[in-house]
Amino acid sequence: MDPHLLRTFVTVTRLGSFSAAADELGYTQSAVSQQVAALETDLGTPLLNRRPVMPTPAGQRLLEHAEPLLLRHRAARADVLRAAAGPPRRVVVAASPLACPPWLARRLRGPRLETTLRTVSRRDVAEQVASGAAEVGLLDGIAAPSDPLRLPDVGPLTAVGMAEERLMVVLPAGHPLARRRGLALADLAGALWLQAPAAAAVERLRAVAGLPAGQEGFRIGFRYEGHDLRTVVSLVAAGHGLTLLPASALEAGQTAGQMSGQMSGQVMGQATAGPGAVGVPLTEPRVVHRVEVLHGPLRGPLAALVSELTASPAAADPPT
Amino acid sequence: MDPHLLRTFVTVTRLGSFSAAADELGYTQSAVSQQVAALETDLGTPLLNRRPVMPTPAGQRLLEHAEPLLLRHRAARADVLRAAAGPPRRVVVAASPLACPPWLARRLRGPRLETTLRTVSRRDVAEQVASGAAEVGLLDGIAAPSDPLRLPDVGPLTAVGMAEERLMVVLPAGHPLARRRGLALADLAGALWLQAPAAAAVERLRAVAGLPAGQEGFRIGFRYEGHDLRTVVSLVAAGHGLTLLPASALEAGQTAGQMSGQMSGQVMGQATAGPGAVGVPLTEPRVVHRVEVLHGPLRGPLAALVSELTASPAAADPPT
DNA sequence: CTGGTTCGATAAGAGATACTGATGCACCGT
DNA sequence: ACGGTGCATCAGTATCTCTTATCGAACCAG
Repeated sequence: MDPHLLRTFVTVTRLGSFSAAADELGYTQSAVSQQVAALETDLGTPLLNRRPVMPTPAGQRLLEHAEPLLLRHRAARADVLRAAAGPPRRVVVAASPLACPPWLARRLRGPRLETTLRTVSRRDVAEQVASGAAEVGLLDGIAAPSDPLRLPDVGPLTAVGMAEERLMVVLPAGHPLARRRGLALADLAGALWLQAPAAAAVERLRAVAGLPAGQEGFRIGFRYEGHDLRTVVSLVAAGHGLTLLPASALEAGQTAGQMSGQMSGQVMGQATAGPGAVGVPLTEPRVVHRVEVLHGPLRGPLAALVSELTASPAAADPPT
Repeated sequence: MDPHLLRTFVTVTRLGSFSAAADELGYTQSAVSQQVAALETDLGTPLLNRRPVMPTPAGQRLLEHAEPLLLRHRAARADVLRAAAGPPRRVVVAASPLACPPWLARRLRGPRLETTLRTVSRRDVAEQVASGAAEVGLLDGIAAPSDPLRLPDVGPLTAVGMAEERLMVVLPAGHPLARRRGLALADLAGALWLQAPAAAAVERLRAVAGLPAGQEGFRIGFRYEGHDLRTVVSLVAAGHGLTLLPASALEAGQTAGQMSGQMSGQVMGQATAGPGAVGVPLTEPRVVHRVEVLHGPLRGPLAALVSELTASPAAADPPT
């Protein structure tokens, strides 16, 4: 159960070949064969069927454990190294696509540090922070008001609420529901949804709202794999499906910079979301779009940055 | 970063002595010294101050990572071994103190298996299941209705809701609020609370209710470190403080076995909780006492047991 | 200050481990 | 049947990881 052996095991299963894994890891094929054999002896059970190379049931179980295990290993190492090094000279902020409200830019000015803002997928934010690829993470998601986000447990990270705002249902301007002042999820039963990494996941609604899972009614009509908000909105306008966006994402286009910080989502009523699309607040279930700041131990100038980010609003801040 | 080295490092810091750790681990003092040195060379930074033996800041960071890392290692090994072994002959059910509603006993009759029901602390339930010490876990906690419990991420476990019932505030019979039909948390501002592992943690209420943390108002007047419900109730009766219990825990004493399964907590109004104490439903915030079933992959007779446990009630069941 | 005691570091050597390179063997396509 | 591919196995060596033995610093009693 060496991390070393685990890594070769994972590589072998991923590539489906001992020789290829040996090549990738810089070993000889013989070494890889012996390492897998050692793992199997250690656990007392075969992990791989050879020819074709396929994990046995036991191997599949191990695979499920191996990835998070190796991730935590990397996180631990990075954390220790950061503690040993001096205070950071440069800061990398890893943010999921919708975790950057318009007022974020102002708040990042504070520290006299070389700062990088990097957009990564929602899944990778916590990993980047834990493994030291980033110092600070910004993660967005859907949650009940004041509820913390459910984040993957990759190590001793602290999560602090940064912002909460209303969720808007984005519909084509001509849509029958587009004139409503508010929409319940029930109103949208059977609607066609647009799925995009930049948009909030409709499936999450089900879980947060406490609805029985697996039920029909969230049809995905179109998938957009880019990150551009304008494209998302124009896809909605063109009738490819509805989507969910935080209120500030809709306003950013037109009233950019004029909004009053965190409160930008709190104006009741609909918002025009660009040519041909409008946003209508989602009133039921009562969920919000929430952004949290993720960080490890705060050292030196980082503490100032994080407290700047999480300053004024009274967002709930449960530690992890 | 061998788990081996990590383990000796943790042991050394725990015991504060190289020799003692060597003794406990069955090594010579020399070996332990070399292992710690190897870890320090690997990470490129000192981890321990010698004489007295104290972790450096970097060492403290590593310590925080080491425990969950080793736990996951054990969990992975146990999981693989279970997958490799045949279907289990015996079942250990690890339950937190309040996770055993009165109707649980009936449900455990089903499988023709040697069954052990073991009460462990709330913190250890997930660990026991993950590490293979138990096949099934029953974990209770406070949550918003239909919300899953927040459980420590020790591996790929599945959590399924088993029961939800109302929370009762237990007060002395003569208490001014004891005649009410329902109580809000606001009614109890400044009250004195009894803390016990068998009782629901008052602090959790704050988090679940979304109240700002750290605020005053939950004074602990008495701590009981035992697990006996009758003692808890009699402590309340004697005026040592209020406490929270799931409805069925109060009814168990007198109407045992007569209640109708999951619905046992749903009768509106108060319940007498034993000599000198009464329970009054907590109406605000709207939280429930929830019990979840934790399990790994379901093999053979275990599947029957778990589906028996989670059968009839329409409790929400979000996977983890 | 001195001599004894404790505890961790270090040196040297035996045994286990973990590689490489060579070879063996099963399977597969032609 | 035959060469090719791909994993297992073997032998040899380099490295690692223990043990035993010894050293040296800190502490303590006198």
